[in-house]
Amino acid sequence: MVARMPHSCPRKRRTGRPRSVETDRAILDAARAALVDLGWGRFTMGDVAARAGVAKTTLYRRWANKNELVVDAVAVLFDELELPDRGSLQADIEDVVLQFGRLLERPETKTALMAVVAESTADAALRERIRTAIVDRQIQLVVLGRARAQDRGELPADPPDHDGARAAAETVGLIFDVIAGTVVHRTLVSAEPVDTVWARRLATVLLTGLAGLG
Amino acid sequence: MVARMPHSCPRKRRTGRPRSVETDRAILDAARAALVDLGWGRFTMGDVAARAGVAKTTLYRRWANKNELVVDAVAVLFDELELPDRGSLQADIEDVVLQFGRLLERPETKTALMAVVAESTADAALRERIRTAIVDRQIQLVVLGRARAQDRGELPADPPDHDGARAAAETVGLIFDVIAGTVVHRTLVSAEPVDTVWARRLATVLLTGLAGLG
DNA sequence: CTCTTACGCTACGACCCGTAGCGTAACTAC
DNA sequence: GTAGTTACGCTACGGGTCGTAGCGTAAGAG
Repeated sequence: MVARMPHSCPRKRRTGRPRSVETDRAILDAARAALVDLGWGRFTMGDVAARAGVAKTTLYRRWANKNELVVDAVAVLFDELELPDRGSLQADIEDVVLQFGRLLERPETKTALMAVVAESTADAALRERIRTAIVDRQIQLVVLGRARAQDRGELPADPPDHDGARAAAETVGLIFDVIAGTVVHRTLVSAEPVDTVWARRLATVLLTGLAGLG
Repeated sequence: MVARMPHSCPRKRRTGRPRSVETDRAILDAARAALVDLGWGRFTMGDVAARAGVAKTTLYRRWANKNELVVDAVAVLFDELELPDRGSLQADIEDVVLQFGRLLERPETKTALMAVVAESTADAALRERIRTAIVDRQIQLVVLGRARAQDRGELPADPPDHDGARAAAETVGLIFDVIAGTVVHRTLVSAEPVDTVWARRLATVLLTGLAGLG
């Protein structure tokens, strides 16, 4: 349970040979490639090491186990997520849904994301790592999009008191669960594509309710 | 790739010693208990066999592999899902959200469901098994609840032509992804409880849109 | 130049999957 | 009853993976 993960070592080691950042990148790239080729079930640490041209022990010097490596390998893909201001809440939602859909349709995320989430139910350290590496970034997108919509008058503003802040956090969480959960479910369980037509219908539901679907 | 699963063998074997249905039940019970105690990661076939008081080979005579056994072990829990008529779409949604939430908060479903879904991305047979054993039942609940809401005039009726039927199927799929996906995401990713307050807020969003949250 | 750390390599123990082969138990058909 | 057929328990196994230990060497830091 030693903290070996590169990005969570705040105080640098001041002496000795430093870790190769090239090796870091090579391992993460190799891990994603292995996920694409093999899926989660046949993904193995030995294979990743071979692809990266690195000894297997080097992997274990950086990550405590397979799950944590995979989280970091997939997490960087979520850095691509952005929320450009499209001028309306409807358009912003459609945009982020399409982005998230494209992300989840990649084979490496499709196969890995739910696997690590599943394992995280019995592993608190892994759950925390997923939260900081993946979830928090998405939450920020929701916060940003919601603030814009409030500025436009499309959503009610938050009361400035303390209870208002708590309620706002819960609302953000709900919106996050609805949007991300729906896209994940569509992609992984229903196994159908996230295209522009579907994104528009989902955004419509979120803005006008189910009755607006007809 | 032989069909060894008990429930998918339509023509009975007419001769020889029949399979023990007690053994079937004992294995599935043991599998759920093992999931509770060990989680998915440390779940092993040998352990299940020992808990069930059965030889490991007996497991493999019924299920082709670990994943398929776990799907069946978890699937029976979904048989509990019902949709009593609460008189309004809002109440029906709240009800099903709470039921589904309680189901997902069980440790055996929490840890197993996403794991097999993740593995199904690289295993078509497993995906099909999940669909027939778990997903289809939930879809029927959506179909039922939607029909009731249409009768009450809460949702627009379907056009009777062929395109209307196709559009209806897509709408059902969307509603299913929204409700199930949101609850799953809340439980597994956000790791927060599905209580009555939250269920009411989710149902409100689905009926009136995000602006109704304030 | 010395000290400290990273790295490659080999080997290993522990564990698990899924299967084979055999003898026996249980049930069906006649 | 008896023969035929299938289920079951048991043991053993091959193949594979995880994660670690130990050692010699490479590469920077001071």
